[in-house]
Amino acid sequence: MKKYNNGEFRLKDIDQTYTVYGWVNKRRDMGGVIFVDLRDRSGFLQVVFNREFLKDDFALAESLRNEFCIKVTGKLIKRTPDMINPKIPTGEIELMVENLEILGEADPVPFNIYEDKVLNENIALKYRYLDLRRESLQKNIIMRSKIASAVRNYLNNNYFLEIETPILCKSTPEGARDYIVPSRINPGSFYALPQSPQIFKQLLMLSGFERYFQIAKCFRDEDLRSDRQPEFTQIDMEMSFANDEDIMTLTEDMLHYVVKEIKGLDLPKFPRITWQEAMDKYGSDKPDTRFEMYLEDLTDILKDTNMNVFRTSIENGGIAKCLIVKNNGNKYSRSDIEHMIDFVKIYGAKGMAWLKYDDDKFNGVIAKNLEDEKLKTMQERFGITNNDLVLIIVDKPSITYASLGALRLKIGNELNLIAKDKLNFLWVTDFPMFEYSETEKRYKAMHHPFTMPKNIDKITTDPANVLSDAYDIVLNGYELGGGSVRIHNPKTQKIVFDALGLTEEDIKNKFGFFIEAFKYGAPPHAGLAIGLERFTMLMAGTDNIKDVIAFPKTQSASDLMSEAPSLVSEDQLQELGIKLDLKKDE
RNA sequence: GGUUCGUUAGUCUAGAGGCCUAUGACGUCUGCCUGUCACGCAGAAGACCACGGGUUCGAAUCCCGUACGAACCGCCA
Repeated sequence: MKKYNNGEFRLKDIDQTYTVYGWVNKRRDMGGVIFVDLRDRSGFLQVVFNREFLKDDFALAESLRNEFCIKVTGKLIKRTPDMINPKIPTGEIELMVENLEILGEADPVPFNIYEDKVLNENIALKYRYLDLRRESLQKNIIMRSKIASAVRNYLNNNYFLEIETPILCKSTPEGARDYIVPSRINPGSFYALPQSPQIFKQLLMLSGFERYFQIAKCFRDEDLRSDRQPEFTQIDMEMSFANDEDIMTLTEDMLHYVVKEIKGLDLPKFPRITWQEAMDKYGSDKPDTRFEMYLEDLTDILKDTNMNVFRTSIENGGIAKCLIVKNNGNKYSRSDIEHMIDFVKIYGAKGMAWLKYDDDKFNGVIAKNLEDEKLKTMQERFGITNNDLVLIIVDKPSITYASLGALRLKIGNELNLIAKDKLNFLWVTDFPMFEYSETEKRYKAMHHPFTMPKNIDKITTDPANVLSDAYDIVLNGYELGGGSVRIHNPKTQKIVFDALGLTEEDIKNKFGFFIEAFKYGAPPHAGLAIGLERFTMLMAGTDNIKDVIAFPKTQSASDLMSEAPSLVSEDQLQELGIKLDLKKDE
């Protein structure tokens, strides 16, 4: 068994004989002496093959190539001062090899392991097991393990129980698309993989476990993004006899603990803002607070302007918002602004107006058309000075927020305003209970249908303005996780189901067992789930979730290494009673 | 479902209609070298420029399509 970590040897360990294992990271053959950087996950140690000390045939050492897996025994010695390499932690010592054993020969590898070079994803993912040998991925995967370990440690010390919930579940109607698994024993019936252990963890509260957690695999059959994979892991928690404040306090304490353990940092208390404040100020429900640039409201100024585009849009329920680029306005040329306009169109904005302030006056097309008194109001209200740029969008609230929110991040990046070294946590509270789905023409639960409404009296009269007792934890502009106080009263639950347009039959079919359970002494409870990959990703300083998943999937949800998903045999399908009917395009 | 970008030796990369019989680096192979640490030196092999079609006297380069990858919109309770 391997006893030592190659990267951890130091001067204090010299003058002893060790047997070390690892991979040939780099070989330097000087003719009579060969140096090998012997790598394991801890780093590497230089081992030296010298004819005088090597008891084996020197040709064996000469046969070594990069990525051979070897075992060497020899004496650890201090390097003479002129041989010290200050660039590496083990640079003061080396192992003088007496015995060499080749454990695994290696064909030439498709790419250099020791180079920290960005590879074509096709190649990197096909040879993921080799890509994982590289230092940056090793570090990330190790950090992920440490984070999970710190989380377990914290929760175990706070009366939580780690309980596993099923992977083969019942399909749920709300929410994301389910991954479906056919049942051989019940032909024609299907399981769904869990989108989250939501129902089970609430039932565990009903069962009296009081505090539950699980580092839970979740599955959602939706399109991928750089921060989204179809299977991912949540730090899933639920607590009985607790309210929103309890969950937020505990979660915050846990995150403080984890960040301290992993990075040695003491974080300040997390600020809190409401969902509405977040949208108004940042145009996003997951604001990046690492730079100060805010959306400002112009609705009251533009609602009675002579400019028809603006006025009619506001009359039709639109809002007017602007983003003020302070002291950097002149960095943006007209064609840069044209590009910005194309950019906001991605988010559905029909256009974007702009004003430059320079030479103590407003410039730009709008400056001529907009009333002087309105320009003056804007200038005074927002303290606009020379070299400022004002970017204005008047549109439906959702479009105005989305486009300016995205533009804010783009400009923040372009002007290097974002303090990349910061970990800015933030609570966002008071989410709307429902959001209107344009595609389905009905209200859907914004969080999930078991979330406690805050003002339930409005639920039938004014569903758009019902708030929920839900809270998201945001880190550096990413939704790290979210949770809510759950409904534990069957009557309240019924009201919410009704508001979502679920029929009696839907409810019975989909959640009958769940509703039934609340009849038998349900404790009040609340919980939260944190995306482990997103957290790890931000802690590791990467912006791609694949960098913290050992075996991730491509944007088309396939695994380039194993080539999953794949066809299955006719026999397998027959056994399941499944006939394929694939429509191929002409 | 949509928009945009990409695909050149094993890998990364140069390339902007004729200078391409395609550049460089790492890796590979041969030889030399007993103190290198991204070792060095001398030499060699290795690419039908993703695939299919088109434009052109002429295409790695321009156009269309396909495959694969990526970013984003929709979607993600």
